[in-house]
Amino acid sequence: MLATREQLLHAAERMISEHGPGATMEQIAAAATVTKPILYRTVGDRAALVNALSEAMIDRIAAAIGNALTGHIQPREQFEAAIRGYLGAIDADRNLFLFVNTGRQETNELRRLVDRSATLMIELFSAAPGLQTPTMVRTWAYSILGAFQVVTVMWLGSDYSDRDTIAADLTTLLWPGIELAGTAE
Amino acid sequence: MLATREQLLHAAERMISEHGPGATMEQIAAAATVTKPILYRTVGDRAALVNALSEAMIDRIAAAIGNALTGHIQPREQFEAAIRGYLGAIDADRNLFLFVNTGRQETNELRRLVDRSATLMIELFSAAPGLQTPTMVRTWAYSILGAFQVVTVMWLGSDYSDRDTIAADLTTLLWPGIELAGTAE
DNA sequence: CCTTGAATTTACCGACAGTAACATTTTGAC
DNA sequence: GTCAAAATGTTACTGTCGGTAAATTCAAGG
Repeated sequence: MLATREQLLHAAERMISEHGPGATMEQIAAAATVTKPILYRTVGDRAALVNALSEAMIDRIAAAIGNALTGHIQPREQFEAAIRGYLGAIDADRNLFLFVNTGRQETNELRRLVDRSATLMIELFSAAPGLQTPTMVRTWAYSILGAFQVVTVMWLGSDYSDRDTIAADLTTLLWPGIELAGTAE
Repeated sequence: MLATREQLLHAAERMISEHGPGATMEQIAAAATVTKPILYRTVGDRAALVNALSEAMIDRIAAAIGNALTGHIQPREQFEAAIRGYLGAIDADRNLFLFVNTGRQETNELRRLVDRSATLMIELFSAAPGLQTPTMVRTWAYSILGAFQVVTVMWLGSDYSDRDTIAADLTTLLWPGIELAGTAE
């Protein structure tokens, strides 16, 4: 049946989209017209699947952010546009986001992924001048990721506000601090 | 054997502290010298246990924050002290924090707890003037909770920075935005 | 001492992650 | 072309754990 890893991951994603984040490994295998041991041999256990889909989603989000940046010159507008891009990318597949968020037991894996995302963000920010110490940069990157993450979870739950407003409100909260660091001395 | 709910929760906490967040229901019951059905009848299923311990932890954190506030007059210092209180409360039982963070499947329960914590935070902030729209206040509260949460997870993982520095860095990031909102017109 | 009802434990079920053992196809050497 | 062997796939199983039904012990009243 010639099932490549990519195809399996794609099928898993489809299955999760349709049947929610509680999809079992058997269902996921079936969605790729494949049996369980093949799924296990090709992508690994459930944790590996969660990781693979997490990384795929991170890449997608990074791409969406990069996309959203075009056409904005003011850094503050870029920041706000990046948030819109982030929210948009997640909105495109809510169940995948939930799967990635609830389907993790091993906290170390979570940390790895947060660090991976943080690296992206640090690179994005390092264009700007003068974020002081390395640990501070890390703390800021973690903070921003955490802020996005929880706001997104709550937003997916009740749509209590619209995407543009959320992006604007997050910018109003976070940008002043970031800007100050850039202009300091 | 006269096992009250409080005793069971307390025993569960002990067990989780010792054996990590992966403790099974059977282990938890045994830690209270009780059998599983009693645990289930008294506190409910695993989700209920996670919730109960979550709420206990939220209360404890709230108390620690309240405690940390005494003696500070400047709002910015209060904010920073609150963060130190938050981190201290979690540091006091890392495994419980991990249990509460990884042991949840139902996203709606997470949302309930976030909203509960956000309410506390909104009350804390509403002493200050002029946070504009209600949805903005929610977004800000969620953001701050999320920032704390992820920073804490990363901190527990590697102690990449010390508590006071993290509190200071978080304040440097978040306070300018908060302050601006308070002084705006 | 017997009965009845509550509290408790034992023993079980179902679901699901993960895998071992078995079957089938493909490959390549002679 | 044939046969060994490696790779690929399938069936059928195990173990764990959350959750619960059924059996059992215990306490109180008659």
